[in-house]
Amino acid sequence: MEIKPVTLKDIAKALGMSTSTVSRALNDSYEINENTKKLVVDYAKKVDYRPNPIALSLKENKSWSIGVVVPEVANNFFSMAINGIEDEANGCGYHVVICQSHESLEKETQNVKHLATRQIDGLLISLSGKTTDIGHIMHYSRSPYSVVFFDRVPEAGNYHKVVADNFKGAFEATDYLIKAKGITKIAHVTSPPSLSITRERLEGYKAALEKNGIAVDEELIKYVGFEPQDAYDTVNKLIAEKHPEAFFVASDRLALNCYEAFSKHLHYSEKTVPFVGFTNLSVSHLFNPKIFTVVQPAYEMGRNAARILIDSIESKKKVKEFEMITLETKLKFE
Amino acid sequence: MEIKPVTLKDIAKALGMSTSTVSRALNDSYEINENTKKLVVDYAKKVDYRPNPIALSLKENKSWSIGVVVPEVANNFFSMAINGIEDEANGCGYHVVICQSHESLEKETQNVKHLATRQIDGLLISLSGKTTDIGHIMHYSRSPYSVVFFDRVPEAGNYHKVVADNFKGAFEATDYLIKAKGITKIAHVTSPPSLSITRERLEGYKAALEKNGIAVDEELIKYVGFEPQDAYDTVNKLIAEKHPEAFFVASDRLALNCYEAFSKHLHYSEKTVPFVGFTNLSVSHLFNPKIFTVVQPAYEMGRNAARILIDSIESKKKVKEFEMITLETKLKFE
DNA sequence: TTGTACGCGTTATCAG
DNA sequence: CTGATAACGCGTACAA
Repeated sequence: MEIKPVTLKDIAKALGMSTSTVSRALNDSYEINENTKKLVVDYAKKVDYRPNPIALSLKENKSWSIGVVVPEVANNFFSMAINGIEDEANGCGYHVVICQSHESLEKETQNVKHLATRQIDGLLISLSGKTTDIGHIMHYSRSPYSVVFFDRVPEAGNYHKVVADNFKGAFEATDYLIKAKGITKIAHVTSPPSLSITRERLEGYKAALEKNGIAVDEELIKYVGFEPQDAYDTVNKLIAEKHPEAFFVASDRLALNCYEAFSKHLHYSEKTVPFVGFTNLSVSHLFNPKIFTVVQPAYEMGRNAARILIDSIESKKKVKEFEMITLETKLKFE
Repeated sequence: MEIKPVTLKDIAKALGMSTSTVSRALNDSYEINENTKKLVVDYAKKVDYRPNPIALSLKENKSWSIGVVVPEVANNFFSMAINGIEDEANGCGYHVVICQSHESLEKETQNVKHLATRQIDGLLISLSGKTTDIGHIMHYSRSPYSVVFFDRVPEAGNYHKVVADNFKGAFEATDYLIKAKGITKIAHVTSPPSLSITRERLEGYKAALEKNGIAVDEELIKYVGFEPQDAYDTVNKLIAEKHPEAFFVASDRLALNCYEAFSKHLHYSEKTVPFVGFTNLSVSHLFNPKIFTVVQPAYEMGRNAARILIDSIESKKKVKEFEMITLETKLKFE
C-alpha cells in the first residue's frame, strides 16, 4: 500500500526519453515538439505526477511557505486572522506554518528561530504580551521586508505593518458611552503597556473623555496580563473601590477573562453597567448582561498582511518601501 | 541585510576540511578526533549553523511535517485540538500544516491533495459535514497507517481513530435532563447524519429516553447543516410546532447557531428550557439563559491523535495495528 | 528538438 | 581518523 511518488525520472524511463525533455515538456517550454509534449503531459496526468516541492525548494532556495506567529489560536480574533492569511497564501501557492507564542517572549523566540530554520520565505507575526523589542525577530529574518507585523506591532522602526484603527475605535466606543448613555465614570481594563494596541486604545479612550470635558482618572485605568486570574481580580477590585458605571475592555482574551468576574456581579451590572469590548468574540451578542463591541476586521487584517508579505517576497525591484495599512473597526451595538 | 544561511560547505571551507568531516563532527560520529569535533562544534555554534531541513527532507524522503485538515479553525473545539496537535508534534520535531475544509467535500479533497503534494509524513483529519466516503483521503496517503482520524471519523473500515465517548456523553446529558430536571420533551438538534458523531450522540440520546421509559419522538430530532440559517430556522420551527422543554444540541458550531435563535425567545426559554450543548465553547458558562455542556477533551484528542500518527510514522516494525482511542467527555453544570 | 551535466545541502559509502 | 563521491528530484546552461 506504500505509495512511491512518481518522479521525472520515472516518466523519462517509461517514455524512453531524458529527464530534461520531460521537465521541459511539463513546463511547456517552447523548444519542445508538440507531439512529445502531448505525450508527456498525458502520461504525467495519467500517473498523477506532481513535482516534488522539496526538490524545488532546495534548488530555488525558496520554501513556498510562510510562517505565522500568534499568541494563541483558540482566540476568535487570531483564528479569523489566520483564515484570511490562509486564503490569501493558499491562493498564491504558499502554505502556512502556524506557531503560538502563548504570550511568552521565550516561546516567541523559539518559534521564530524554528521557522527560520524551516526556511520560511516570510513571517507574519503579532507580538506576545511580553515582547518589548524585536531584535530576536529581525535577527532571524531574511530581510526586514520579509516580515509583516499585524495587530500587535512594534512602536518604533520602519516595517510592514497591518493594524486596526485602534485610536478611532476606542474613541468612538468611549464617546458613545458618554453621549448616548450619559456615562462618565468608565473603567478601562487593558493589555500590558508594552503593546502598541494598548497605547493606541488608551489614547482613544482618553481623547474621548477629554473631548467631553471629563477628567481622566488614572485609577480607572488598569493594565492586566492575559492570565484569567489577573482580569478577575482587577475587575473585582475596580467594582469594590471605584464603582465604575461602565467597563471598556481592550481585547478578546481580556473581555473573556473579565466577563467571568463581571457575571458574578449581576445585581450590579444588570442595572446600569455597559460592557464594551475590543473583541471579535463571535458570541458577544449572546451575553447577558449585554455588551457592545468594537469589532476588528480580523479576516481582512490577515488577508492584507499575507498579501503585503507575498508581494514583498516576490517583488524583484531593488528599491522597496514599507507598507502600512490601517483598517477601520466597527462599533457593533446590540 | 539579506542573510544567507551558513552551510556545511561554508564551515568546511572556513576550517579547511571536507564537508563530510564537518557533517560527522556535528553528528557526533565516533570516528572523529575529539579535537576536530570540538573545533567544528564550537565554530558551528559561533556562526549559528543550522542544518537545512529541506536538504534533509530531500535526502531522507521525509518532510518532518504533518498535515491537519479540520472543518474550521475559528471554532473552539478545533482550535483546542490544534493546540494539542502542535504541542505533541513540535515536541517530536514535526511541524504542522493546517488546512480548513469549510465543511465542503471539494475543499477537503483539495486540501488532502495539496498536503500530499507537499510531502507530508502523515495526516490528521476530522471529516467535513459533507464527507460520506474517504476514498479521496486514502488515495493520497502514503499508507493507511499514516492517517489518523479524530472526532469525525469514518464509520467503517480499520483505521487509526481518536474519538470522544459520544454515546456516553449524550446519554449522561439526556439522562440528567430527565432525572434531575424532570424534563421529558427534549429536542435534539444535531449535525448531518453522515457524520459518526451524529449517529453516536443520537444513540446516546435515544438510549437515555428509553431507559427512562420515554418514547422517542422522531419529530423532535432535527439534522441541520452548519449554515447559521439552518439552525435558526430549525429552532424557531421546533419551538412553534413542538414546544420542547429542553434542547440538546450536538456540536460547537451548532450550539452557537442555535443559541442565536434561542436568545430571541427569552420569554420562552428563561422560564424552563435548559439548553445542553455538546461543545467546547469557552464562554458557554456566561450565556444567559444558562446552558450546560458536554465538554470534549479537545486538547487531549489532538495530542493523542498526533502521538499515534507519529508513533506510526516512526515505527519500524512491519506488522502494525490500528489504534483506536476513546476519551471521556465531561458534563459541566453551572 | 533533445540529451548531458551540474548544483542546491546533506549524509552514507567507500577509499585512503 | 579524514577525504572524495554518489544520491535524493528538479530545472537549466550547454552540447549535440
